[in-house]
Amino acid sequence: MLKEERHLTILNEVALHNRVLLSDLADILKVSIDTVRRDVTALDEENKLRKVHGGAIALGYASYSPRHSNIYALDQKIQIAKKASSFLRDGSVVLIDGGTTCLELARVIPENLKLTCFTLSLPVALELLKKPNVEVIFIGGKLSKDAQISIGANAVQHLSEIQVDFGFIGTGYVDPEGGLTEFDWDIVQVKKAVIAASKKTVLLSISEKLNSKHRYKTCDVTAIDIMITELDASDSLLNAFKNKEIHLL
Amino acid sequence: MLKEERHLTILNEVALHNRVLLSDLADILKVSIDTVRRDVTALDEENKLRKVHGGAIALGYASYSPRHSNIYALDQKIQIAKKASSFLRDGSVVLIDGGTTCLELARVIPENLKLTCFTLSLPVALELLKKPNVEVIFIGGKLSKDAQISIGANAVQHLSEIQVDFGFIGTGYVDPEGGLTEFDWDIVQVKKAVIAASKKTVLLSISEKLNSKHRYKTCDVTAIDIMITELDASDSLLNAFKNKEIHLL
DNA sequence: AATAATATTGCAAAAAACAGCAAATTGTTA
DNA sequence: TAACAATTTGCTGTTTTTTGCAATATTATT
Repeated sequence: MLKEERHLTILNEVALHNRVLLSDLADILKVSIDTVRRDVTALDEENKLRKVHGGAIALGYASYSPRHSNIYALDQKIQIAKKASSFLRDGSVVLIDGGTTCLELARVIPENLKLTCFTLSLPVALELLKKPNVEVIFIGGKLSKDAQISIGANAVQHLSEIQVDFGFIGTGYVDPEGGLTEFDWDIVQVKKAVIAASKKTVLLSISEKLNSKHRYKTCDVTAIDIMITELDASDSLLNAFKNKEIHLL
Repeated sequence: MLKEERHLTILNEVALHNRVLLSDLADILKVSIDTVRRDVTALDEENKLRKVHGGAIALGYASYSPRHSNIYALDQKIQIAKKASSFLRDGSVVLIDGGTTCLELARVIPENLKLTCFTLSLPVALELLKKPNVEVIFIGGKLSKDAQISIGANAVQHLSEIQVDFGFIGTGYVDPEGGLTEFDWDIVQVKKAVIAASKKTVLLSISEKLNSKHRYKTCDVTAIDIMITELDASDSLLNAFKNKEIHLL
């Protein structure tokens, strides 16, 4: 395999899951961890991702730059965001999670829609502030450097005090059997709290993430009320989710 | 086989598979690897593909756009920020307000400095997240659309629960007699809370704002412990502040 | 503080690139 | 056709790049 190919694959993985472990990459690419490390170092120097201890994260992972240019699978995410926005009504009180797909949802909110939006994502908050008729409430707390969202006991505590009509969440990985999983334990805690704070939980995920798992579990797929991908609800890729009492869209 | 034929075959392979190994090409074309190398070099120079170590890849294949950073440098504010940063020590717990000057302060924090930073400004928080040794805690609440900071009872309440070594604040207007004033009432409430939460309050203000007032009052200038402008402390423009028990810098 | 995980560094083997050269091919001209 | 130059091609030895390994340092985690 060519080095360039590996670089592409790495960027792909990073763009898809926002963060990856060097060990996972070595596994995927079937090369030594040293090689992956060197690749990631090179990509870091090219400013195409950020190398962190043990792995790499996407730069501008939901960065506040107004340009969409470096968001992975943007078209699909916009498609998902548009589907998700169909749930919004004047006066709705919603909670929007972090991640690039949720960021797109924030972007596509119509200018004239009157909403109350809670969020714990800095980029999402900034995006929501551009909407004149959206009241934005930020759930404070310790901030995660990677995900740029509030994490920790404080955020969880605050979330426990609210109840919203819809909670729009993303996930690192989703699998019909393994449920929603994440790379990061702190993120899982917050996502659990988000789900608990939502009357209806809406999962936004591009189809590429289907059937992938990771270390920490947020919840079973049955905890999700509505699942939105860029695919048609009848798509066979979604078959495994069809008998789970989830509304597919 | 003619050179042109080989070139076409190579381009075809690249177009088809996005990548090609020189060894494979040599095999397919039944020529030495050197010849293939020369062919690929030529095609690279013609910009019909990209030659990489061990093979070639299609042009559009690796097209991840690098990031763009829009750094707008206001000299005076950076100057102020640098002066302000001299107060920071390893282990300091500080609170950084919103506004462009405070944002510059967040920017100039040294990479190796270990800090705990509270803030209620979205842009400041994002900037602080870039510092590896800074723990960032965001004071949540309703967000102000123009100031991009937390305002309202929630934010004030949270501020009342903390105590920091230094509170770095900006202000809309400052006057030796009229004190610190603002255009917006909500902002004033938050700034009052910030001052109350700070053992020492540091005002960052460019000299242009000196001797200006507005409608709502945050505090008297005597409530400020340290005042930093881009001017030298002995500058005559600061005369009016010199008998106010303020440390000028 | 102890332990595990990850980084760093230096090194050696393998692969690839490079430079020079000679044989083979092609095109031109006498 | 023969001679010749120009180009192409394959080969050789050398240099550079890549990759994996191991020893050591650094960083997280408990």
